Amino acid sequence: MPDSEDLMSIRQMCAAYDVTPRTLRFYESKELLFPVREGQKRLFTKSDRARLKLILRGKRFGFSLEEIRQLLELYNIGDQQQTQLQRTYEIAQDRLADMERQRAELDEAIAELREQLDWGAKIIASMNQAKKAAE
Amino acid sequence: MPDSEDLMSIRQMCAAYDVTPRTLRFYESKELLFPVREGQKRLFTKSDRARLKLILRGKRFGFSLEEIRQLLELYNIGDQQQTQLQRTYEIAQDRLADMERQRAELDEAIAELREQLDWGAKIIASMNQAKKAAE
DNA sequence: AGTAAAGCTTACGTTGACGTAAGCGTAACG
DNA sequence: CGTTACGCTTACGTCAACGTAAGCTTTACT
Repeated sequence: MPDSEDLMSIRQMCAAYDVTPRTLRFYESKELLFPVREGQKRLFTKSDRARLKLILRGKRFGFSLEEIRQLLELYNIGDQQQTQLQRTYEIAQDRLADMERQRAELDEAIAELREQLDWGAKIIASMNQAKKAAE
Repeated sequence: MPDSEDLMSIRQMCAAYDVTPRTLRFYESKELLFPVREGQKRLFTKSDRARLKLILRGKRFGFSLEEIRQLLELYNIGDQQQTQLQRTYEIAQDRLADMERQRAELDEAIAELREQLDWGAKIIASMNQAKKAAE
């Protein structure tokens, strides 16, 4: 089975990934997706869907579309020249380092927020105590 | 020692935290910072500096300034009424859950990126092999 | 044949987070 | 006393990431 079954219309994509048509066209214009055409109409391949998942995840981390586009090149390594590939490899390493720094900070922030919440919980409890005593 | 020594000019702030004056004024206008005034001039307190650190960290996680403003209320709990406090507490809990979800995703993404990098390293190595053999 | 649904292109609008320029005050330096 | 440095306000500009509206096709009913 080739990719005959493998193609999705823009509406199907929108339903499947909870995005608007505009968003998909916009991503194509920015060369993040490469749907094939049947006449005028876009048809999205399995590969487009894989890329879209990565795009949406990247966005949740606050990466810009341009950064995501560079990351996506990693998944396209097959047809690159070596120097290009080397460059992409370096970008990805930097990004990985960024993500690990971000993870460390996130851990710290979570810990602090937890403390703060414990403190807040105590205060709320003591206010309830006071209220009860006043009745 | 009161806060006599505790105050910084806008330039000092910029140097210390690597932001522009515009940014600090903007944060004030959005009620994220509350510098005192000496005549016209802004003077930033220790409390402003603590807030600024939190703002900058929040930004690295992709939080919007408005979200950050709400989080900062947590650090101001002292003078709130209980219902307000309860509300803030809930917001913080949601935010904590968000952050933990984000951390889980980040872990996943890091793992995948690592795999991808290993793969890329192998390819680069084999290309070097081929190049060597061709000489 | 009529019309509703899905798709397309072109192009202007919007929001957040500042950048940047204009014009003014004042304080210190040479 | 001129000018350089720092600071202020007001206000228009910008960039990313789409939203939204207009106007035109093609396909699918009924």
